[in-house]
Amino acid sequence: MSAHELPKGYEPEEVEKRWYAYWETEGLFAADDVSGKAPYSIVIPPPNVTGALHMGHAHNNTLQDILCRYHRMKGYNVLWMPGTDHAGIATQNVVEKELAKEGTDRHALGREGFIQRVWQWREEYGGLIIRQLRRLGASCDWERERFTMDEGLSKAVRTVFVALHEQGLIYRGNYIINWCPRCQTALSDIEVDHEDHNGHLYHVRYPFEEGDGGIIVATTRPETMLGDTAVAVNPNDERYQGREGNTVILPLMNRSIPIIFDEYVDMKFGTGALKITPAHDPHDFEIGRRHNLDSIKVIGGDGHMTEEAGRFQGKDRFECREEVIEALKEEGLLEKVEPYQHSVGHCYRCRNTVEPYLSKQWFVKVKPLAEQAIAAVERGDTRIIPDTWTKTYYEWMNNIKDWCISRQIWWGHRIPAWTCENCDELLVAMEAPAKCPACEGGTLAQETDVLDTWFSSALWPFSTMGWPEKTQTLETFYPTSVLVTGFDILFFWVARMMMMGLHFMDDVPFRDVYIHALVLDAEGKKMSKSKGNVIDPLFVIDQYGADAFRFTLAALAAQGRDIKLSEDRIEGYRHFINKLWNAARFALMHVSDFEPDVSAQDVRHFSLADRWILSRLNTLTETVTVGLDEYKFNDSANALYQFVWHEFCDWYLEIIKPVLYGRPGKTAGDDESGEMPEVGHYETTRFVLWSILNQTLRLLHPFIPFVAEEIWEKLPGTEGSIMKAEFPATSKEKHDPDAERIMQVLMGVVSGVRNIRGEMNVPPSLLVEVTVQSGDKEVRELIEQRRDTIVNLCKAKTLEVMPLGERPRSCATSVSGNAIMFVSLEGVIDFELELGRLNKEINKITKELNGIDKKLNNEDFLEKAPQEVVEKVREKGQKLTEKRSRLEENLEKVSQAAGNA
RNA sequence: AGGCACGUAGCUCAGGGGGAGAGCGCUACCCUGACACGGUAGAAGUCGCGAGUUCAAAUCUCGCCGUGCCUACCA
Repeated sequence: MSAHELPKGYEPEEVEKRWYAYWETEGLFAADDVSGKAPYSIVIPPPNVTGALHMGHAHNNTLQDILCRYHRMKGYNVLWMPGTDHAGIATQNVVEKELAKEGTDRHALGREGFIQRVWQWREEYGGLIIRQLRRLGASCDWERERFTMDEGLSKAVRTVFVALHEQGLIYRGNYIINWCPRCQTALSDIEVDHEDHNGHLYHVRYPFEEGDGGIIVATTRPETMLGDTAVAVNPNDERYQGREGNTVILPLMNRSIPIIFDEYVDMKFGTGALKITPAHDPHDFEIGRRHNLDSIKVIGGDGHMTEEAGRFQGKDRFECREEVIEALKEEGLLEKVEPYQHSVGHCYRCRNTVEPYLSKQWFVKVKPLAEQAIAAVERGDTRIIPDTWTKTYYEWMNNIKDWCISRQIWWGHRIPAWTCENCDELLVAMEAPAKCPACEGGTLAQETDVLDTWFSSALWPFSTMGWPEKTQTLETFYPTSVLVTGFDILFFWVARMMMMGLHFMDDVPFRDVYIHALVLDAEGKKMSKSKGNVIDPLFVIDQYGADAFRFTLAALAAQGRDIKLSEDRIEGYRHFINKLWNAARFALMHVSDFEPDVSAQDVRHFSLADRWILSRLNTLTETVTVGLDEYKFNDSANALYQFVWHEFCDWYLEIIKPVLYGRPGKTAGDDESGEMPEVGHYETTRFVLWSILNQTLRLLHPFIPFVAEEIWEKLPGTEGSIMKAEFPATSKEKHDPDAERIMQVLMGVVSGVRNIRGEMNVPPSLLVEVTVQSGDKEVRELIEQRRDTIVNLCKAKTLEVMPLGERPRSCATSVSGNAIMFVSLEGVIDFELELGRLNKEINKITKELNGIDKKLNNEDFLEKAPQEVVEKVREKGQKLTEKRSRLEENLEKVSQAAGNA
């Protein structure tokens, strides 16, 4: 195989491996900290180290890669910062599961040993997703890869923690938080997923301590009653007037608890009386504080009942619920049970039911940070795209609650706080203090909690660039140009990066936030292992190639709409890659010995087709560029598809074949002089073919880098990687409306004849006699000049061009513009068929004309519509009327002929 | 409960005040020297329903119906 030939079929696997290695070793992904070029930077949403590449990653990173490759070609100094997240709970869970398989657990290893084990796990498996991103073609600057637990990033975390603490924005305290009894840790509010659950509402009577009767309370979680410290009613509730301060007996516990009045209680809900469990419900906690109630913890961190639960001690919380219900029944205190649907919180990592739980935790006071983050978006410092998400962002930021950042797990950034065992002084510092500054002595015990994973993620845009040092990287690349992410982590991550970036860098972390859609299965359901509907990106890449996959994702990435992905779609786009490949193969057969010399081109030699395709290419360039600039990846991809397949392959290549292969009486390469060569000039055609392919490949590269590079290498006159080539620019001069208009006429004639052939069942091998009539001299000349092309494209034996006149015998007709095509079907014409065809066409036109007439008879329209619109409608009406009358003439003739036959 | 999307050809969707579009699928014919992962042609839609604004509505506004998602949750 010579330097300029392509094998018959495209083999992605080998090509992808070869080019990726080349790009990487040549350092083509590397960003420069110092550069004369304008910076363009993106930080990758760091995938969890535990993760394997899934569709979401593939989609997200494909879009980022397209942007990076596009901007590199545009001449930017591009930094795509890669890395992974330590994913506290998720990773700890994975390693714990591994330990369980070995019949041991983390407690057996101890904290140090366990952490060591997790690092070991990361060494072994943590690089998986990074390797998989390479298969996709991701052009990250791998030299700069970061990990949220790196030394540098850990230092950033401690710095931020200490600063926020000093500023009074981090505090510690006893509050009700969300607790996962399985993971044995606190969770923030957004780490809890709420799901509707069919439960029951239990009505329980709490007898008055004095006198008969009692108060009936309603609850969905009867087991918490063991920790009740009051019953609350609304002060305006007539049923309970004068009861304030009275006491009731808490059933099963035989404890006397007060009746309190609180506005919070809704008289109409349930029984209008509310049992108060300050240790196990956030609202009860608030009420408890208002009324100075005790908090009694009856459920422990492990989800089992504590000793405070009396005889229920040690029971699992759900088991206890059943037993409490039984016990209440026995005592005759269970008044009623009704079915009740309510939502139940689940741990976003392990799906277990989350427990509201009173404990001492660390919090970030986010209101002041959120205010800055809101203002920055309002000022337009950061743009959220599509705009609809801006509202969601504000909504959340405006209702933000303090962020619980402490986690009772081992894997993560340990909170830099120490308590003096001597005097109980709490110290927050970068490093362990030597001694207690308060009492000058004592042993200092470090806080055992670690930080929420999202705490370190929040710093990602600047921690990865070396903060808190003042690095050149930060100087050059912060703020980043765009963050590309899914909406599912808008709150977890985007919002928090905004807050931290503004607070510590004094500038937003990114200029644009592009929020893309979710990738769903073909039925529109979320892909999940349990549903068994996941499509594995690696499988797709193996099967169809990375380029086909990437192109599919880009083509389906319409803003604001989820992607329903199926293998069929990917296969369809693989066909596109194949089409491109073969078009290139064809082109290379003819330009392999071609030495492009742009300056030598003589405009006079450009044929109509040349001018047309160059003009179309210019429009394509415009569309692709605008699409990429506006994050409308699908617009760009679809325009490329349309151009390559239907304009370049279907028309241009077919038109120039005779020029390249030579025609009867003329040899390929014959120099046809003249102002307007009828088909094309050999050398000019080769040049145009070459330059269309050249430019199209550059437009395609961001989307399908591998195959574009492979063809680029074979294309003569290209030097070095396509990654270093310039992205094509548009120019107004290349727009050639004349050529496009004339081409329309030509295409109309060809399509008309082909239509007759197809519908009249003329075998493709049969050459037909074609007559074209037109009252327009210019049109006749145009057709005459390009007769070779027309003859070739519609498989004509002869082509006669003449003014309007006598209709040839035994033929089928078609009208396009002001040209009428007659296809002679002597002996083979099926009159019935032709009559049907003409009638169909006439009906269609009549329908359209009805609408147009209606408009033209409407005085308001003529008066109020813009002149050009009226003119356009009028013209169209004329054209259609003319066309219809031609067809009607033909219809008449055909019926006559049919009658005679 | 509130919010946000979406409802256009059999399927997946683009478009977004003046001519209903694409891809896949389907039908017919064709291995024509880049490609059968191909070519040519064709069939197919009251643009969810109802009102309003406008000379003109698939497109803008409102209401309704349906679907999906998000947020918040009163025991």
